[in-house]
Amino acid sequence: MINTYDINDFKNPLFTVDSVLFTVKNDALKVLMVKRANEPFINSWGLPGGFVDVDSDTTTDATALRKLGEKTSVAPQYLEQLQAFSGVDRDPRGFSVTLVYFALIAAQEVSSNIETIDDVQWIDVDNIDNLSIAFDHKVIIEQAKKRLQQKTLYSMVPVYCLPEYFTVGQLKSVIETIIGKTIQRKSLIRRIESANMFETIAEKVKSGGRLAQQYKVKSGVDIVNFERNLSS
Amino acid sequence: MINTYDINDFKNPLFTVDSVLFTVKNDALKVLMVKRANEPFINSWGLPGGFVDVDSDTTTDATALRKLGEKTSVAPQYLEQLQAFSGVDRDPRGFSVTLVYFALIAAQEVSSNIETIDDVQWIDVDNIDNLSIAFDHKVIIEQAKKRLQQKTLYSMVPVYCLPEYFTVGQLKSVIETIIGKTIQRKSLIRRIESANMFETIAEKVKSGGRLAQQYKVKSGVDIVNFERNLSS
DNA sequence: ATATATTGTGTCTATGAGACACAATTTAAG
DNA sequence: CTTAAATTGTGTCTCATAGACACAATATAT
Repeated sequence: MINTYDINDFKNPLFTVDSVLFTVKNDALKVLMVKRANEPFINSWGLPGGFVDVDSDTTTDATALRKLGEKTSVAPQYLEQLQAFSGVDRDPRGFSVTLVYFALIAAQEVSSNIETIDDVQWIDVDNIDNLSIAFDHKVIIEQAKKRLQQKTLYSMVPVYCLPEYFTVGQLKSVIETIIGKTIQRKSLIRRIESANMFETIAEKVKSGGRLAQQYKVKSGVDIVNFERNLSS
Repeated sequence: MINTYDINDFKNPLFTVDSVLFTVKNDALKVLMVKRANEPFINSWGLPGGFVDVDSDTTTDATALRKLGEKTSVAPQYLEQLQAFSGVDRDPRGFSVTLVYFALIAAQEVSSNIETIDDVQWIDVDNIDNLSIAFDHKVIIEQAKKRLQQKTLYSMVPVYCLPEYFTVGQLKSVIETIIGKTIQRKSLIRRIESANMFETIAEKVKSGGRLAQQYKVKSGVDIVNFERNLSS
């Protein structure tokens, strides 16, 4: 019986790749959303994504990057798989699976490209309840936000929301926006030093007070995980 | 152009659901594998899994449970998504995606059901290099093992490799097998107490020395995550 | 000059893991 | 029955790192 299996015997589920691209802008956590131009959920806001192009995409990572590139013209600084969401009910066209990626980028990297387009926008994550959101994307964004918050407690991922050169003050502010509470500057500095994944920049920069030390991510280093969380 | 999109216009990727079901047996980490009865990779060992049945499975979770049930006759005590693996090269039939689940079960729960079947076996994870493994399942198992080890450092997931009633000694042994190093009994007891997810059983049990306190997972509680890792 | 803002350091406390001694039982050997 | 070995459970000291917070350093604005 199992020998009779053939690809074409199956009603394959509808398979798509979507991305939750976050950034921090004006002290708020934002997610990139696209106004849908076609059914289902026409005119609602949805996550950027779409079908795999099996002829040009070598992996689903490539699909995610390609679809994000179509909306932002740039590649995110950080990309990882979040989770697949599936079900018979989530898409009116039938059983569907969407593989969702979780991405971070510095607002400066894309703002110039999207500011003129009104169907691609940074949406404030705390405002999605007031908007019409396609599919189960509201739930997906909530999950992605939780993952981002969790990772922020034990890693330095938030640096990928900042430009190449950044200061402790900027990183502190981004972290506080993501987790929704203040942290100790001292704790952050200890982590920056012990992570060993940043290098200091000789030139300091204005900050409204004493000149601030600049850092950048060392090239080729991986994200470091700490063995202890910040107070959650 | 986007309006002409239709499900049938697309060469959909081949989509499957596989599971890495772990248990600890005889002080070794084991993974459930199935000897393949058909091409591709006939006679190699592969992970239990298969295609979604869009008429009976409500989600991919259901697919994973159904496929595991066909091999073990029982549902695992713990199930979560690991990751999707995709690519044009991993399956000779073309671009494929497999959504992989990560599951745990007590060896006692299934051993009676599989001992008589020689094409469904518990394979020692440290022995997979000596076997012929289908697709990229060797890599997948490695990833799953890493995730299990990581989760073991900050949570109590390993209890799902144990029967309903268990002792500190049994849990300590399972944890040590998973992470490959010894831990402090005292640290484990502190975690058991602070996690607040176990209840004590009045009746104690023989252990080769002093009688051992038994514990069980409180019904309805979720897995607790600690804010600090065991030494990794 | 002085007030204010922000950065950076010094240091004390709090929490929880690691180490390890030792007490409490239970089984096995004589 | 006595003693040794095994295993469980407790007490407590050390160690690493986050939180708190004072204070010094240095910039801008008035």
